[in-house]
Amino acid sequence: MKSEKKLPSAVIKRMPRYYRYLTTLQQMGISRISSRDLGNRMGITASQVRHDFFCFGASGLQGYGYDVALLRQEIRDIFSLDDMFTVIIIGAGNLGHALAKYTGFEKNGYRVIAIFDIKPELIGEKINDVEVIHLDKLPEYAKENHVDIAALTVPEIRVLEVAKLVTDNGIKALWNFSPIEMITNEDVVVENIQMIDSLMVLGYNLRAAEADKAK
Amino acid sequence: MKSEKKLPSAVIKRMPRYYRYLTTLQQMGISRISSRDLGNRMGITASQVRHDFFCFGASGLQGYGYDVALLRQEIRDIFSLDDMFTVIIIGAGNLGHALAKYTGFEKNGYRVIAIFDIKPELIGEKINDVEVIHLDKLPEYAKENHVDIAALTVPEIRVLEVAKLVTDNGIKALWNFSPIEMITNEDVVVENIQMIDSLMVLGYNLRAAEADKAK
DNA sequence: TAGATTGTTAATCGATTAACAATC
DNA sequence: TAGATTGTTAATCGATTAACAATC
Repeated sequence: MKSEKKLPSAVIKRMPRYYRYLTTLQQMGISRISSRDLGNRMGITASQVRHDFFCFGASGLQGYGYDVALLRQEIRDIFSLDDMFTVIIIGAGNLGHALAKYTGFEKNGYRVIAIFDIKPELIGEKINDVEVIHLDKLPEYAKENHVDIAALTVPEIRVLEVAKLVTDNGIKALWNFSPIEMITNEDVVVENIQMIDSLMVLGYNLRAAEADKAK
Repeated sequence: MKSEKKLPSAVIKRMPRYYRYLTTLQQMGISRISSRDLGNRMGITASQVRHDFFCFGASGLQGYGYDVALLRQEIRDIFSLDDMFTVIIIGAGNLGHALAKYTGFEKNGYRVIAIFDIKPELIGEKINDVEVIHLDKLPEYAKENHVDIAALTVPEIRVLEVAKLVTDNGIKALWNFSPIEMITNEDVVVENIQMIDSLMVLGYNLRAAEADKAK
């Protein structure tokens, strides 16, 4: 295995945004771009763009810029997007439905392969060709299918028990949509979509902007 | 107006998490806590806890710790949570439904007052006592009601036009759920829930953890 | 009082930006 | 060649952690 120097987390967090911009540029038929131009579009400095790309061994050409398709593919490689991650959704409520129906995941390298719930009336339903399965069958399902990621869209009070069930069955990545703190063992990776946190920051910035204007 | 020194954005982003912990502690009947204890629970240093609280003029007591209820209220004040922000949701699809049904917003100071869509069959429907209104009526609605925040849960291709409509009608805060880049004028504040970005970071961390383990 | 813990400054660490030589 | 732009290091900036005097 090739030894890769670990990328700083600040850089990792910016990469999906670079990836989105590069995808859009490619769709627009733009095949090369300079750090200056890309930085201008994204509202960051050219220096940061170059520094970030330098971190992962960029493919730029002096006097020319970066090849959009090549750079985009390099980011795909870093994020293993051509592997196709498998995702199960736990909780077939509105949020689970929304995730299951969203076609953007598949396009980006994440395939929803099953949805789990406990409500009898939902079992067997198909959402975007993906079946709703009873949560009791999760252990069996996890044995027979390789599952990379579990998206947790169950009610708040059930999240911790569901997280335990999921990780006990060998799933190592949790995508948590509930406003609670995940507690798991060390070898499980977690990403939280904390909607309320985001809403609070938005509200704060709104009031701050209003106060600025009043002056 | 009292002059308030601006809080560093790193601190602001951590505050909702403090707030969640303090709420939980209060529910558990714990009325005071030290920076050490809180830091341990949250997985951050006691030093950072004190430093953060110091930034906004904390209410701690030497030799004692912080009063949970008081500290929680101070955070509520900073985020104007007792004001009750008004929120409209644009897009009554699954995600819009999920947001409208979620009771946690109201509890935290954000009231959903209307949902807009363009599909005739949805108009008039009530979700959690909140009516679905035709998007054409938004200008009229925005004149008659004070709207703080618009949550955008419309399909990707419609987001920019909807953002324009909303901001043209005086709404100054956008909560964007689509994977596109918001383009607005300067006096509009935006928060993005970039689900794919979060998923990509999760996938990256998963593969990194797997690679670590293989060694 | 003695022990605990904050308030606050200083030191360290990491992330961003600037600068410019290398080179296409 | 001249112009453009990267690759890369150094300088700056901001965020985190350490330290300890103040004080409950």
